[in-house]
Amino acid sequence: MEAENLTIGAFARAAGVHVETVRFYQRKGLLPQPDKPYGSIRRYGEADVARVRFVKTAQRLGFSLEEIADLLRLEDGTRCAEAAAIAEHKLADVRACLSDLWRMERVLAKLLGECHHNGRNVSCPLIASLRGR
Amino acid sequence: MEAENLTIGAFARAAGVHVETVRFYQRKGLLPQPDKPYGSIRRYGEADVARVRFVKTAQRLGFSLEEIADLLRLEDGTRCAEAAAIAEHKLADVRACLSDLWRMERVLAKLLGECHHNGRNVSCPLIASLRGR
DNA sequence: CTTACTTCCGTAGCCTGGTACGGAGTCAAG
DNA sequence: CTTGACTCCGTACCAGGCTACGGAAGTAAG
Ligand SMILES: [Zn+2]
Ligand SMILES: [Zn+2]
Ligand SMILES: [Zn+2]
Ligand SMILES: [Zn+2]
Repeated sequence: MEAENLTIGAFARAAGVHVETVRFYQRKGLLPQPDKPYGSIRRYGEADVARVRFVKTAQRLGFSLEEIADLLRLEDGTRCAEAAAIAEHKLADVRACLSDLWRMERVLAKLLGECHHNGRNVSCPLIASLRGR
Repeated sequence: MEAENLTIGAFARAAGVHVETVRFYQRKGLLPQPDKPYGSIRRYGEADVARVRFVKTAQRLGFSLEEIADLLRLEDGTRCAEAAAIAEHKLADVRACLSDLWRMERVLAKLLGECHHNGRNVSCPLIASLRGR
């Protein structure tokens, strides 16, 4: 609520990103190009900081920048259904990825178990089983 | 066991990859550059097909091409400990990724649950909670 | 021998989410 | 008025795992 006239550097610090990242987000349409009130240096405000935080939070949840741009277009928060559709799709993606990874975990753990069991074996079961059935 | 004289095209088809991928793997050291027995066209054999299958299997388990190159250098299968170290590191990576994804899944599912609960609400709790605390 | 398909080889591009760099302009302090 | 920090803007680059393109040369069928 205090500073509505941050320079890009101060803004980036406040939002916890690099200056280049701010510009990158602007190019990608995730942040608006603010106007230049005094002279020719742009100023940023609290709303911009909040927007970057939104991006970073969504990113931690696995949304791509493109998906986040979609979410940002629903910013007013009244189009629940559209936002929910994006999130639902993401949830399905996350679950698919989760089950893939879980299978990998099982296989790797099993391979490692077999490998450790016969320490003096000539041929490594881990390599052998990657080599194919 | 039949064809030890596949051309690159036939080899790629047999291994289920594209010709360019074969060449790419050669450049990356995942496949040897075979010699050119007749004239100036290279020939490939079953061992090469098996090698590509090894790569693809390991890739499905989440190994990067670089890690797979490491595994391939242990191909004789007698250096269990080194192979196990690579696989163990990968298992740790997979587990870390798994727990990240699991957290995401929880949060997304919760957000979606909240979003669906109040269908007639003015402000979407999903957007709101991405917007910050 | 011609035609058509491969193969060979190098180079360049794609995608994502930024990072790095460099020259020029702007601003505030001393 | 100069110095130094900061901003503006464009461009190029990073990783990974391929994919695409283009010209030359080999090869198989008719
Ligand atoms: Zn909602
Ligand atoms: Zn998807
Ligand atoms: Zn082993
Ligand atoms: Zn690791």
